[in-house]
Amino acid sequence: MPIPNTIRRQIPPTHPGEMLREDFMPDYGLTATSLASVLGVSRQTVNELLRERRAITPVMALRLSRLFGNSPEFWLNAQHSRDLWESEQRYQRELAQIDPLSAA
Amino acid sequence: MPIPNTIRRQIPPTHPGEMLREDFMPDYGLTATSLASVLGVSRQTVNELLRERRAITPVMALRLSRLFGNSPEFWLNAQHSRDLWESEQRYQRELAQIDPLSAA
DNA sequence: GACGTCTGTCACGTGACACGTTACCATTGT
DNA sequence: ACAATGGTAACGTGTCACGTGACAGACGTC
Repeated sequence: MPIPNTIRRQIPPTHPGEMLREDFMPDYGLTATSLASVLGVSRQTVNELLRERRAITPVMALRLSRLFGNSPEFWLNAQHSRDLWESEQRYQRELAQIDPLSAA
Repeated sequence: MPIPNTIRRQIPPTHPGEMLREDFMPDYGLTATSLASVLGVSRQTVNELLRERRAITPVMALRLSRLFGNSPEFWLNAQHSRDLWESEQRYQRELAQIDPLSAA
């Protein structure tokens, strides 16, 4: 059984778009259009976030945290967990070829 | 005295390139070229990281964590603190125009 | 002193991607 | 029926990580 160097999840960490779509927007009664409006971005931007086709940028994390009153790290960490998971999957081969340095 | 909504640092969080340049590379006796070699990337990539002209990508965080035996979050969090700080500075005006939602 | 080697840096091209604008289509309400 | 609203597709733009190739300087060996 080939176990990689870290314990891998079978299921990817939840995308920030899912949080928005399933938790925040229903709670506040927001549509994609209205959310775009209050955030000061285009409808496309919100739409693609909700469909998980786009990532949370630092500025977007700041916008969301300002709007909802939580920390920007909340949004950014969710995005990064997702990014790390995807990169682990995609670059598994290349990463395995790096020899860990023994402590000098 | 116009105090923003969060306490802001006057000094930006340390760039991951600085950590590499001042801590990790000296400790392990690495040059930019040798680091590039063991990471499996070009010399340019390492060079621009060290000069803080490029950001740590998720894959790069995985590469570094694999090489040095620490977590990818270590590198990624450092990068994101930096990103957030820069975005706070740059988009201060736009962000101030977002009205926080009162809890429904 | 000439020569090859190693290192840092610059210039260029490429691909990925976040974002805005515009347009199209379906749903809903009057 | 028609206008308004909401989701989505298509297109163009700017930014940026990355690789390749080339250059200049430092260091050594002969």
